[in-house]
Amino acid sequence: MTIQRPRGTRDFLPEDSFKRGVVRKRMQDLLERWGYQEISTPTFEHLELFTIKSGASITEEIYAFKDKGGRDMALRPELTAPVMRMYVNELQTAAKPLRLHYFGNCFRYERPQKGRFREFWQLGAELIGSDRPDAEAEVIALAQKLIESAGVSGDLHLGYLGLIRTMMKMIPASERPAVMKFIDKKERTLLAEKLQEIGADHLGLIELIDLKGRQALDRAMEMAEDLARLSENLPPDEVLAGTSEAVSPDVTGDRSARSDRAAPSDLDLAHFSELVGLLEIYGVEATVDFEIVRGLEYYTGTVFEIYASGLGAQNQICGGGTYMLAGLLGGQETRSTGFGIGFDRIMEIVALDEKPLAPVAVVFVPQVRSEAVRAAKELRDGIAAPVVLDVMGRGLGAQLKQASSIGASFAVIIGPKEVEEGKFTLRDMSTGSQESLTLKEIRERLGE
RNA sequence: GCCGGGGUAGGGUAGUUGGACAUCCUUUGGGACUGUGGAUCCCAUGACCCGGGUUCGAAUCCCGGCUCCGGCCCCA
Repeated sequence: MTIQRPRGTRDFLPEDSFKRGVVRKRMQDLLERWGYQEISTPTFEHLELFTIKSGASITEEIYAFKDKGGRDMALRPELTAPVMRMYVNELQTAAKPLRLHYFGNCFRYERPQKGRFREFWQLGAELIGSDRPDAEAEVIALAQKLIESAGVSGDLHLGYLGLIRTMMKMIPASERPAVMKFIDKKERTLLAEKLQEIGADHLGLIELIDLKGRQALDRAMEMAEDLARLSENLPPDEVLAGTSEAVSPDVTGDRSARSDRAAPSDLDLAHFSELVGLLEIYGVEATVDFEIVRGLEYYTGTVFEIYASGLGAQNQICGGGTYMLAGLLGGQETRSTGFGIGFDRIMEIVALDEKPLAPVAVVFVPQVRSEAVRAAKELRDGIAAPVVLDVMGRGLGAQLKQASSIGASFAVIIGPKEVEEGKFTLRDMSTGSQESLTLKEIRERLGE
């Protein structure tokens, strides 16, 4: 038995690695052009970083371990928390806004399936310091452009948590988890029954999450006004009751820090409306969709997700929104907008026609090995294509055969005759035609 | 954690009413062919996922595990 790779991990063969590199480069070039600078954070962090952000229960899905000093560590399961940790540690006094991007492997202890692995790669960006519609529009447009740059067409859904959050405050805390679950699972019938049962069917929750598209915004604004009137009638304590415990009843205590982190005016849809308008100017098509709930925990208002077809059950390729995390991590509170792209899922559906440069083979007879090595060295300095040299002690014929099988574009043939003349034989591997040229001429011929 | 379907050389496969050195193609290395590749031929390397059980005998039947694929749960 040979040693197998760990479950849920993958090996990337040269062809795979090449494709991944091309797509990664395209995306990172675009990020740079939008002014987002690359950063990197450690592969492992203190476990606490992730439990602060997401609750103790996520330890179940984390590669967590104790190091030799007895510290609780974790292989990073995502990159937003590490990036914000870095921000709090090192960048709080940097000029705002900060535009950052990252690419890195993440780890989750989950059952592998299509588009889901235990080691996977995330590419993302964070715009730190603003939650204005301007910032949100930029980030969302950027996310969509990145996906397009990979040749993938994504379906962008844009949501706003303010309305749902307000409605949730108007129903008894004990009922919130069930209601949230039904929304998340798209269980309309059960949701309707539940709302009726608790006398909350007048809030318009179902109508809200069913709103989709451009006209959704206008209707949502009307609903917001109705809600504003309703909430005025509630005692302040009731309105202020946090939503966070309600969302994750299985976690006790450790989430209290996140109560009432909603945007100042949850019902102010003008902000959201402005964002929708800006996105139109960016030329980004978005479907307004109030059904996106995406962790009410630290997202403050705007949230978005991008889906792609051809991926089976795991069809979400990007998720993001505006959040407040710096405070949780011990820094001064700052609003940020960001997203993460599931790089592996992109790779599953990307269609690439780009191919690696065909190599040039230096083919020689044993007596002139030194000259061949020198020639290869010079060619490597002068041309872009890979230059390869026989290391198997093969004869000339076998070397050409090898050159052919690796798809070489040209062979530079070197023997005593060539060395004497100071000219090598350049053979076009596709046509078989040959010319006698100096090394300099060969370099020029094969170009940069 | 749950449900279903799979695991035979590096890749693709044949063989499952239990029976002798496990089939074929491809790949890889060598040779025919040490100054000219793609063809052909020859040789070589290379596998029954792991562990138990049943049996005179297991790739084949049974059990457990591992793992891959699809789905559920979850998805920060």
